[in-house]
Amino acid sequence: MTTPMLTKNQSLVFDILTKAEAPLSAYTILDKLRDQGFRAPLQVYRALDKLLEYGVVHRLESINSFVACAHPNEDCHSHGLVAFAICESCGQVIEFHDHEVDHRLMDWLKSQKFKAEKSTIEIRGHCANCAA
Amino acid sequence: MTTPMLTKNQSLVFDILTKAEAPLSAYTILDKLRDQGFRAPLQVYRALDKLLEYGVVHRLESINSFVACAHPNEDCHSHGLVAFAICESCGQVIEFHDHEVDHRLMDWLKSQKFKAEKSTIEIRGHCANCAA
DNA sequence: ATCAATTGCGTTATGCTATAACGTGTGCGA
DNA sequence: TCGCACACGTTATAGCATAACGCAATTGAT
Repeated sequence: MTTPMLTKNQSLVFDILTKAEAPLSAYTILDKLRDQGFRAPLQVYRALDKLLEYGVVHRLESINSFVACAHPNEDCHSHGLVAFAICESCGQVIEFHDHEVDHRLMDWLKSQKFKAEKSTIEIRGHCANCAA
Repeated sequence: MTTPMLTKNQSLVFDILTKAEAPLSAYTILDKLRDQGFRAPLQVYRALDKLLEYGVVHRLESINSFVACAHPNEDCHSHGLVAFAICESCGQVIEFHDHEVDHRLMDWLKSQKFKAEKSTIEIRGHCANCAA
């Protein structure tokens, strides 16, 4: 999907996420944007919806937070299979793609005649820096 | 992990989940247990915490719901890598384990020196029956 | 036997996450 | 110029989850 010109609100949200070192919740984003005139959650959620649709932002289901896509130019989000390693100490997220895993999962789904639409692969634990 | 004797509340919650045809949210469970004396969300969440700890219930992060483990005797939950295919039409969930996927993910994590603790693999889409 | 620690339980209150429903303004093609 | 699509703003509400208090029962060491 080609990403259209972002609107003002979308740009503000996207910039915050791009600069962040860790995933942010919608309400954290809201707080960071109060100075730019944001007042209500919907302003954030509406921008996030579009950014998710464009594939430039990912939602981390297991922690109700959002991150900017780490590989926005690779078109990997188009096939949907993205995985995340989330450090529970420092909050850092490593985004990765593994075609082997993809194929294996897709094969299984196919064998079940299950039609996949969205996938979530999230591993929580501790990154190399934070591991005891 | 061996599952200790369940308390009254834990049993009530577990029974509801076992009988359910689809995952249930904590508040749905609460409503179903009002007749048995449940009054507050915490009664449900506390029971769920224990059932999750014992590995007899899974949490579906992407839909904020809970299901009874489909393979409680296989000890598969001990290695943590469980995947779910969730039908967005009928709500049915297929739980499965794929060692190939497991190993592949584990290898990647190892290469990053990332220490995994909890994993989430959830595919949303449409099951064979519901696919258009 | 008794005391302390642990665990489960109940209740109230609160906080965090997400969306419904309404109305406004703007741009653009028929 | 009319109608439509879309972004936006606001208020209110729904849905998910936990904090903090206190009580009762159990256990196990002294």
